[in-house]
Amino acid sequence: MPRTAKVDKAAGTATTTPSLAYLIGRLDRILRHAIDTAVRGHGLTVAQYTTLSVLGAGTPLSNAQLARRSLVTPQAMNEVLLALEGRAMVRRNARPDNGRILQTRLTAKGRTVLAECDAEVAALEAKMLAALPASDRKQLRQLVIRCSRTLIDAG
Amino acid sequence: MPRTAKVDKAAGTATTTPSLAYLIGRLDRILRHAIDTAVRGHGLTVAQYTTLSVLGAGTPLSNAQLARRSLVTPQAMNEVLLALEGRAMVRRNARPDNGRILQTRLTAKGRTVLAECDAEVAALEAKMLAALPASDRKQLRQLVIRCSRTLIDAG
DNA sequence: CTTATTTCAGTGGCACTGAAATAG
DNA sequence: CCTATTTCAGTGGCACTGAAATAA
Repeated sequence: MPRTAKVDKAAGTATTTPSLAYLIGRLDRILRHAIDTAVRGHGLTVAQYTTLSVLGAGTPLSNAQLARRSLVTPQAMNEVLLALEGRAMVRRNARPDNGRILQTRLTAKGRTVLAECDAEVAALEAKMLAALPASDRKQLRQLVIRCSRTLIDAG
Repeated sequence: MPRTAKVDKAAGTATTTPSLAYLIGRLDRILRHAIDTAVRGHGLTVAQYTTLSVLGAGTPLSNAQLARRSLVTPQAMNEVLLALEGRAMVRRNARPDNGRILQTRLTAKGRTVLAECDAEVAALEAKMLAALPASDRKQLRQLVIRCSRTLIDAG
């Protein structure tokens, strides 16, 4: 991500109304940029941090399951896991009942790094939402979830 | 983007509550995926379509201006413009008062393709928002804008 | 035989950094 | 000189497709 943090603050002052897809994409880009800055200090990329977060829920998941949840191909997810495995953040073991499927779990180191990153990301989110009342925060979350669900169900 | 449209619909059913950043990133990914499918039929990538959209407002912009608005480096934006220029969607002319700065404008072809893509993306957005009352749609838009603004102003 | 999972191999989009040339 | 813009060159993350091997 760019070292120069220059931003065109007049970007939203357009004559035409930007689509919601554009606005969401823009917010995601800003967030990714900020998260990247936070987690790179711990040696992680955003994709690696996101995967660590999913595993942080506790349930061991196979590469194929992680790929489906993250909406990427198994090959793409495998590359992320290889990087995390190489740095001892996760380990993969064959499932007893199916030697083909590898279950991925966080290591102690992975849990530690995840906790450190989570703290920074939580602070970032708090800053983003500081000016909003709790009702708005809750509604934003619900609306985003509903939009995702609608699109997925529509296929 | 993956040809297989398989999705884990239970992804949101976690024991831990996902962060808002995660939820926004997920929605953006779903949207990007859908937009990619729509615009690729017109020979565009999402980045190219987004840039075309910004230029569609009418104001001619330099590569540096476009880069700042899109939160990418001038080098990255230049690559997108080179692709669009090579396919005659935009043209770049030196500004009369400053021969160094190249102003980018849509060509007639660019306008046509943009209009076609916009129609598809608008339909997609309509589908996403179909179940929401107008008040919710408006608020989602406002909340997303406010979050972006807060993060940018905070630097 | 069919299906799901993993993984090797190659490619592409797009983002980055560094550095140089140019215009004002 | 200094600054902004453009652009050449190289690199990296991560996404894709194709194909093969393995396990159930």
